[in-house]
Amino acid sequence: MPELPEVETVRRMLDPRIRSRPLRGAWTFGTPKFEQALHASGTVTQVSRRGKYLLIGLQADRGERDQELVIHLGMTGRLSLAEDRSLVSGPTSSRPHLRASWALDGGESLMFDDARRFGRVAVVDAGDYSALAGLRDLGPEPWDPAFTPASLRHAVVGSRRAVKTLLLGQRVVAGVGNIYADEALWMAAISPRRRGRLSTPAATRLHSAIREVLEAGLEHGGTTLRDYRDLAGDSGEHQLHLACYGRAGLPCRRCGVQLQRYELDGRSTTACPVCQR
DNA sequence: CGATTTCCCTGGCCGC
DNA sequence: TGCGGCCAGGGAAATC
Repeated sequence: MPELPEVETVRRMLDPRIRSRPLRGAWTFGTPKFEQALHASGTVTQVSRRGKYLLIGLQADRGERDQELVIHLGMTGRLSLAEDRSLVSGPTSSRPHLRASWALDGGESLMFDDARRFGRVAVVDAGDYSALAGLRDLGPEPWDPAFTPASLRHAVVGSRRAVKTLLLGQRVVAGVGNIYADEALWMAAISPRRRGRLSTPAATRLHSAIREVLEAGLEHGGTTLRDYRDLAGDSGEHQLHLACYGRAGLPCRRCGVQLQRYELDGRSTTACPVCQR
């Protein structure tokens, strides 16, 4: 489940590989989530990221407006580069879940495989995210000065929703998903179910914890539980460093009590019943 | 309008 | 071995 560290890992690998290369063609699976892949044209300027969205800048061939190819990997989306001499290519027996592909100048294609089709592709005028609600309404990056202990605290105080649900909503801070939310709340010793109030010290702990767990995830090339792979097809390593997520029934590394698993607003949640009050 | 619920998808795993 | 049932879950649409 690609979250910020996984998407950023892919971005860092993809940018030098496709920067300055013209697109020569595209193929799409054809359902609404992927069909806009066909609209992409021009030359790649750079690959950037906002939250869990990859943004591939495209300089127009001539006269037309510059575009951005927006890719969200969803749950099982994978990007890879493959040798492919044909200008457009669809699924094969060895890649049954191809959803979109873009031929690059020089005989290589950028392939987007996504078994469960939770991912999506959009092409917009550069910088215009008005048609993409999720991206348009995205909160600050975790390292943006606009994301502060106070902004985090105000979000919790000003809402009736649980703190974990707010983190997953992408509007308080961008890029945190289920794994890193559980990790950050554990590190900060705050209950995922906390709602309506958050002390300033607790907000400060959580703010730091969010940055720390995302940095650690990035350092380890992301978390691979089952599906995530980087651009080269390799797994991440951060699953070896998780303190909370996936450890239900195992002892809390702080207090030794068994971590509990429960559902919170439809999301599987793991937390320590003692030190995350 | 904000909050909550439902739906989208399929591979992998479990139990019989 | 085969198979039905269930779970994973980000985001957007639908509904409350």
